[in-house]
Amino acid sequence: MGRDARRRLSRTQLTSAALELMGAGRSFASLGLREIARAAGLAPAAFYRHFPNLDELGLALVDECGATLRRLLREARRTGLPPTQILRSSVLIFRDYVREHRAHFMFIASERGGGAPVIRQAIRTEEGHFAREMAQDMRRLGLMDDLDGDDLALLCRLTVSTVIDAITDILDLPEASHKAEREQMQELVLRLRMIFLGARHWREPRPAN
Amino acid sequence: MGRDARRRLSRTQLTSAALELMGAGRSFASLGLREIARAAGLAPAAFYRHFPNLDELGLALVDECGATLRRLLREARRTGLPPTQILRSSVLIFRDYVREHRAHFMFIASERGGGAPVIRQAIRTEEGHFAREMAQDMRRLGLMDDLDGDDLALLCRLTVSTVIDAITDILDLPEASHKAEREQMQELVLRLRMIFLGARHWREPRPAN
DNA sequence: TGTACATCAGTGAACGCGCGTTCACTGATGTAC
DNA sequence: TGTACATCAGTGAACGCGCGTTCACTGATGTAC
Repeated sequence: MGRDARRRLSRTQLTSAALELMGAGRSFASLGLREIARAAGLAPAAFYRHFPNLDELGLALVDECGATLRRLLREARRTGLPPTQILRSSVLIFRDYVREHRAHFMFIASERGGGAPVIRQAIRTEEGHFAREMAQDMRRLGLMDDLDGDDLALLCRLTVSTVIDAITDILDLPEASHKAEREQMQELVLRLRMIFLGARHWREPRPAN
Repeated sequence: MGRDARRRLSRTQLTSAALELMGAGRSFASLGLREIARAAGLAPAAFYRHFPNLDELGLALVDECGATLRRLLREARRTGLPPTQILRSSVLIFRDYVREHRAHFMFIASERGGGAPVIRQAIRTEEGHFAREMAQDMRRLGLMDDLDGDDLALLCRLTVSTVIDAITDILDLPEASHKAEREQMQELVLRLRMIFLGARHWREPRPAN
């Protein structure tokens, strides 16, 4: 193996090890440099060949997770969605995708609210990109086309926040608890339905509230 | 001072110290027992007279924060709200309240998504209570009275999630950045307006989505 | 193709430090008579 | 009210441990000729 390839491999082992350690419900802030290096099969000092400190590794994780998010939209775009029951099927696709990338979404869900400010900010930025892409897709599909740009952006930001809020619930679900799972997905569908219903009536005259 | 009073004081010093340490943006998981005891002005071993471990202190913090949340509703109930612009004035009241209890809300916002599962669960439970109380208040005020119990509960859960999601933004605001603050509050008002608009149209016949 | 040298990812030992936990203790507060 | 004893919140020293960081090093890969 070439030196570059080896280098990239080690770096990946570090980021993957950090994600795996968090997969057990640990928060990023509680991870140690030595712990991560150990899980990656490297000597502690090797860490510094790749990152100057733990925060930088955290930012690398944000990048990785951002890429995962963007892949979700790309796949949805490629596959297309059924013309009816768009919300319900989107939610189910999202649920499966979250499960397939458990560690990434666990990281997003847990570092988004707390943790190091620099990481939190980076995640918020990724979220904004995601919402913007989502708005573009909706425009392309002619959905909600009576909303102007700002209002569509608002709808997408609210939708993204609501969906991300559900990540923790999805990941906390005990295995094979079909009943709880169905209720949870139904809750998310209803929340989104309420939001989209509001968006559909957004441009109508209405009393002040 | 009596023994009981002294005991309660020390306990409060421990919980307050933990909250203060988190006020600087630290996560609960990153706090140490010795660190907290030091900030509370106690010897490390004294910690064990009050809590068997750090998680238990965390749960005590959840209780405290839950009480703070409930006080918010009680105050709002006592004060009453203007009949028009209810959303906007509620949001401003909420913003002020969050600022007055910065540490409590920082704890809620950061431990809700990540952190120790047992603490996360406890916060979710408090959130549920809050949403239920809010639904009762709305019933009492005759707001959204065309929704049945389940639908009103759904609306309140979605509202609470949306509002809590905004806590981090409120607390991250740099001091005296009036412009950013106005935009942020406007964003929250619009999000809630969209949700409530959806709720108002909830019972109308509508196409499947 | 072969050789001599440069590069640099990863090593392993060492450092000082703060950690969580334990323990026998102290001394003020509470209680029984 | 006074005395003798019990309680128990808080102390301070000690323990073994894993931490982050540094350093000179090794040895495989890359490069120049």
